[in-house]
Amino acid sequence: MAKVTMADVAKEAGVSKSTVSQFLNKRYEYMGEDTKRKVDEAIKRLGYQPNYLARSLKQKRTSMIGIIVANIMHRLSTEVSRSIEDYCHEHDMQAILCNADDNPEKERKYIEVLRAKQVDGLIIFPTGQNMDLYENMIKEGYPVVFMDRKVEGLKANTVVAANSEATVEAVSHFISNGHKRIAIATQPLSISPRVDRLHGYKQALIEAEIPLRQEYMIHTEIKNMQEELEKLFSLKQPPTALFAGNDLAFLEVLEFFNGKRLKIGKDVALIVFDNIPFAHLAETPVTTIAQPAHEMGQQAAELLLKQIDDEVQDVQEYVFPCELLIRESSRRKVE
Amino acid sequence: MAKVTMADVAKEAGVSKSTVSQFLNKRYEYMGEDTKRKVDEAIKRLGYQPNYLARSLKQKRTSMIGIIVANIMHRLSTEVSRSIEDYCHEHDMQAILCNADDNPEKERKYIEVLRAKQVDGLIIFPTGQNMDLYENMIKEGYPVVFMDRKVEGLKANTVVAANSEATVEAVSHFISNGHKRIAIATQPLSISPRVDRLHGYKQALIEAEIPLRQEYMIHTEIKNMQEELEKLFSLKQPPTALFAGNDLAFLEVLEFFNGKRLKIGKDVALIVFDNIPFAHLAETPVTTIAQPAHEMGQQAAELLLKQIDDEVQDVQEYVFPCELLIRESSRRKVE
DNA sequence: TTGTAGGCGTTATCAA
DNA sequence: TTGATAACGCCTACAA
Repeated sequence: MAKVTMADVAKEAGVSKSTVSQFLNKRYEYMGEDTKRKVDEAIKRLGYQPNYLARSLKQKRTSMIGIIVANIMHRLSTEVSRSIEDYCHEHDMQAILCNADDNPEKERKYIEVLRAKQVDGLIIFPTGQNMDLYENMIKEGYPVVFMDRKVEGLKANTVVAANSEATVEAVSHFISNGHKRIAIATQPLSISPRVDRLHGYKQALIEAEIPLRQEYMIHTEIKNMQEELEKLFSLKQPPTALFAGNDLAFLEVLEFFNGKRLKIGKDVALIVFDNIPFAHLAETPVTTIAQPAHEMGQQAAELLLKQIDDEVQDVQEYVFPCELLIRESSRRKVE
Repeated sequence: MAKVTMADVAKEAGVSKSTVSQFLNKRYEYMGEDTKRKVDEAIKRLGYQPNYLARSLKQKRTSMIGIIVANIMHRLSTEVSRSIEDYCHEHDMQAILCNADDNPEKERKYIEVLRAKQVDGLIIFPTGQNMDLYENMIKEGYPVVFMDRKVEGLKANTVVAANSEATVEAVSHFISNGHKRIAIATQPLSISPRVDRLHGYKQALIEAEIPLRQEYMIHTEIKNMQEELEKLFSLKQPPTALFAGNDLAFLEVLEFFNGKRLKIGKDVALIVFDNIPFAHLAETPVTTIAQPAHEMGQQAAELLLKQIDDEVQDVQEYVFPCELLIRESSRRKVE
């Protein structure tokens, strides 16, 4: 049983608890050589393991942070989380990863539980539906960073991608290849990245003086995506180019194309927002917009740890540029 | 500041700490209605948030478990972790995910830190190099489950896939399609799944009375994989079928084939151990061996929580059958 | 250089 | 039905 406590060590070594504590915290300054040795031996003999829980209670610091992702099925979530964990590891912190599953109730519960567990800070991919909690944390000065999504009307530390700009670039690329019938497929416009991407799409078309057509803009739940794509490609003038708003939308598009025997890049030009594993190695490599997930994660973690270490700072909003990786799927020109 | 404590609530409500504690733990049995109300109001008024840390110290239970994966780059790790997290969430537990990065030192550190943080149990994808720690945990009766990899000579709760059997099936499938020159590419044989897969490969060939050829068996670090593949396909008799030992090996194979303009399924038949995202949607869908990651995660989590809840049990070893998903990449027959 | 005592925020035991 | 009081295991003045 790991019930060896500091008191046991102290007794075994014939010193007091404080001395053992000193030793553990490497405050050797005024410690006699043989005291040190005695304590060290006692620890080894008893197989003592310190209890960080008790220490945290006293020090009011757990060296843990929480990550609450909106939906772990998005590749960005996992990439960013991994990056945050790496950063944490380098700084002797631990990350607890929670998946809110796009459910504001779950998000609420996680925020509450993690805070009750005294994690030192939180990185949240917000559902956007728990304003009271978000505001409360900020008001209290509790360390928190919002990731991937801006929350309307909230002044907070935020790390997001340049969604609108990147989409403008992608759609402009379509246009410069001669496409005029360009469609976009995203999930519902309930969060900022989707809104921003649609905005970028529209802007690019407007700049090129191509009329917007509602029927080219899908924004629906994943489960209805097939149906909407069916409608889209049954139009008298189906699109010649398609912009998939994220990785999950891309999966749907792929499935739909497979069923229809439509060839990516040949029958329909395609660009996907989000980096897709194997995109570069597919038989028809897929043009993607890569978000700098690693950098975004590092930045968020750095921002959070700074707050935790009380290196106070003003509220910051980092916007990371994305990279359009042009591959076969969007390279064909149309007349 | 969230420094409102139970004592503050007690004072505010004009009752004692114990009463507040009772209230929080819903032990209403002997509590007067108006006491309840007073406490409830005081909590609301002060915005009191309980401190689970202190509670855990007393109760010797943190409701947290640790997951230590050997290498988070493997898809299986993330799928299993996700499944474990789901199970935990249903049981009001939290999971801390750590990545040992195939580094035994990191693994050691994580085991020590997580235990020091008093997590209630550990699920480990072991590097296999920290026998003393593994044995120690088991000897102490500390709840632990090993995942994906068996540790030689360790009697412990384990959840693994039926690696050998699944590989026999895959290689036999090659053979029944007329292949005789079948190669295998895995990472170094330092852990049990790789050994078992190679074993299955050999067994299938032996059963079919096809001579084993050392030059058809690659087991090398990822970083040397290109070079070894180069050698393999430069043989006078290059293989007509290739078994990729996991997802990372597959990536290398794909990259190599791309460079050589070899077509999967056409020039070389291919089967991959591990489910690959998009495998079914690729232009040449890839035959894979799917490990039941979800079920494995659930089983491991269940096993762990049972140990934590002291529903003692004998040491168990679960071996999960895998599924061979035959697709285009391995369907061609050779004469 | 080391020891004593009190406290971190909760829960558990037992009286009242 | 509620309240003192002593833990839980560690840290930190301050005292010796």
